[in-house]
Amino acid sequence: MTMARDAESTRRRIFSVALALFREKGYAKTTMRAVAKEAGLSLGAAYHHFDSKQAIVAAYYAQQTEAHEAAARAAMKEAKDLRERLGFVMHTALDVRGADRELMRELAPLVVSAEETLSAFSDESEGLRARSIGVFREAVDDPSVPEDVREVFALALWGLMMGLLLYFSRDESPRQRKTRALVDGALDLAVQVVRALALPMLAPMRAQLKKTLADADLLP
Amino acid sequence: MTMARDAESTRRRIFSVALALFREKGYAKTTMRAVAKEAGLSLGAAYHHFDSKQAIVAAYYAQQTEAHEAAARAAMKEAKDLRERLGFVMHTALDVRGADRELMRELAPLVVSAEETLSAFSDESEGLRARSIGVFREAVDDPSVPEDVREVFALALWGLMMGLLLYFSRDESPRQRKTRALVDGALDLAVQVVRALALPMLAPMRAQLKKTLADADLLP
DNA sequence: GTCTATACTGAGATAGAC
DNA sequence: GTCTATCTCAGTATAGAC
Repeated sequence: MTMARDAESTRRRIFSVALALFREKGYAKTTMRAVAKEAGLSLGAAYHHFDSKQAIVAAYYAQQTEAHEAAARAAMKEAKDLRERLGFVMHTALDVRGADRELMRELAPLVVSAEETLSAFSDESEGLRARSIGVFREAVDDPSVPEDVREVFALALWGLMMGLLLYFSRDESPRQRKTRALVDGALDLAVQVVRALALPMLAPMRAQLKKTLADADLLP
Repeated sequence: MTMARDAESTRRRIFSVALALFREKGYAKTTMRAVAKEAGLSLGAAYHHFDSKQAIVAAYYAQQTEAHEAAARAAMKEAKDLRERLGFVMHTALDVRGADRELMRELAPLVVSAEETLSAFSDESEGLRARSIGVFREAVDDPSVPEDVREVFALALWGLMMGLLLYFSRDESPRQRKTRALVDGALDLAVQVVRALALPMLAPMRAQLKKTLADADLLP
């Protein structure tokens, strides 16, 4: 078995070897030396392809985000209403990460890290974040959701997903039943709230909500 | 100038020296050797008082939580209603950390870390978290808040505070005006929502909310 | 129990040669 | 792109002083 020598496949090899080691031994206990060795490279060569250990994690986040996007879109096609679409988007977010709960727990800090490449809230990760929010935007494109709160709703759901993923990473109940129930309960409530928000009486509240978030640069 | 030799004051000296260095150079760039040297101690002695660099951060979190608790309680005495009390609690949370925004940004990851001593969500930090939530519990102890949602409301406000602190740590607007405005806007809405929740018509929704959170072990 | 001094290990990251 | 050698620094001894 010969190994491909082009940069792209070397990078992929490092990535998959690293991920396997992360899953097996954990992130902290996986050394870049072990990754390099397992990938059949020197340490320096591994660093040529990934600037840091965290850069591998950034690639992992990107991969997961894309996997979720695909899974959510596919599932949504089967959905018959808003509530079902939201359920599919949230549950596929867990499905995609189901095998990596332990790892996620260890990697959670990087999501709020100051490193621009990793932080979910940085400018650099805007692309990935926007794609995630975009999936929710599609999900809330529904007659029952007032048009002027769709963007807010999509953003709130993205935030909810982030929180639920944190909860999920620490959920030791069998088959993470608690997280699944929490997803369903939270979405039931969210749908009720957003329907209530549609009442003409609540127009001022909608306006205030939007203004508050826009002033904080949380809305485009 | 002689240095006190008892353990307690040595520990305090290490802590304050470390904090000064963290503020000056940042957390990552401050070495335990530098801390020890600046405190007039050997490396071994420093490690005798703090098991790790992160342990110093844990002490810092504890100190901040206590400072906020005191500041919020003092400010709340001047408040005339629910909305004002909530404003004081949130704004003092920022005041207490005002000088340390850059540092907070660097330390944010530790809040969601897997390390039990540091994570805001771990069993070990339950004490501190409970005290923080307790401050909100006092703030929502108001006739306008239905009794059966006070605990939920307090928890939600604590979660909101955590999110706002994250926003604050990244807010580069002059004097963090954006965060201040976001606090006020979010609280205005929160108060409206909780008053709406008091409607008898919404009793089922209140019940569902409580059940969802209780099933997820998020309520005591 | 508090502290010094020194040496060592492990691991992330880098420099410079090929 | 890849290698080897090296650097830095957190953290861990170890051996002893008071």
